[in-house]
Amino acid sequence: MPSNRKRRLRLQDYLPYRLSVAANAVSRRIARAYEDRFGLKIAQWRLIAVLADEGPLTQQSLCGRTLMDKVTVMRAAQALVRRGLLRRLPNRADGRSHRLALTRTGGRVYHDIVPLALEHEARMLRGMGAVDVARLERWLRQLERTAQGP
Amino acid sequence: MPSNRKRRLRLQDYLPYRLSVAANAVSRRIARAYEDRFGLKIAQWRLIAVLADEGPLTQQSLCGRTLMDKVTVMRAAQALVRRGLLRRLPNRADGRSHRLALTRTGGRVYHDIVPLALEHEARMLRGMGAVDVARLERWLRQLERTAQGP
DNA sequence: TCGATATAGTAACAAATGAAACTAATGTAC
DNA sequence: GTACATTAGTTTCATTTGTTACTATATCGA
Repeated sequence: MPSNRKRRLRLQDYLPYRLSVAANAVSRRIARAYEDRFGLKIAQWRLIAVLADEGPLTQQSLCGRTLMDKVTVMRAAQALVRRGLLRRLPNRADGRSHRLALTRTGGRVYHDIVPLALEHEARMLRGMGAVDVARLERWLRQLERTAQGP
Repeated sequence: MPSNRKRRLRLQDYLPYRLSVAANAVSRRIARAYEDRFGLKIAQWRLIAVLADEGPLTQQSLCGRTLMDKVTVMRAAQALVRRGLLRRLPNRADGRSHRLALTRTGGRVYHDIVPLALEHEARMLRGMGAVDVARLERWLRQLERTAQGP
């Protein structure tokens, strides 16, 4: 384990910095690709991905699934509804909310974007074996947990 | 290597998503810590770290070292100068720029913040061996490169 | 040496983000 | 059942962030 008795620190080798820079580079790249080809923001793509995978959900549930806050989800949903990729179904169980569902057009967009998304993932993992990938995923999840922790 | 012939994709297991979420969680956590204890933003901390490590530099050089754009660097520098943690030295070689240097107070802040920074790093790496850490660093740098690439 | 072009730093503006207030519906305690 | 508190969704507003335009200096090429 790294000692914290050092007096100096090289930003270039400092892990939180490297993580932030790498993650931002990846996000930017993907955001640009989605924007260019589909006119979608990352938040919008996330809603589509979750709804395609799980079926209709309330905005509240989407917050939980995507870890985005409710305002972000709301704005993304609004834009998608306007574009006709999502529609709002009434929610019998709770009059305050509605369930968001992909339209047929939304489903097509999903179908078109998946290969691109997977390509980006593959590119990120180029040259890594399955063991490394698993290690990596574990690390990212652990990171998230400890960052949230006390 | 992951096939890109799949039709579906689970956001929870999608690497760019996991990376983004993890990196944001870490950034937020660290940002809060620096803000609370030192009143510093991440950008400001980065300038301090680089200047402590390398000595006086122009804003332009700081852009290269921190991978932040010139406006971000400018604003961070301005705030630090106002607070008396940095000062501007004239630049003989080029009248358009000045060299930014830590003041004595700035140096003290750096000295105080380093243990906290290293603690955060150690926490991120808890339970990982040196080999894993090296693997990780390599991956992050590779990621950055390929995200920039064509 | 002079005119054109490029660069460092700054300023001004526009878009994205996040926190808090607000509204309508629901749930709870008595 | 009625008051009180809570929750889902939306709106509003302040802050942050990024893009573009501007100014002063420097560099390049006749």
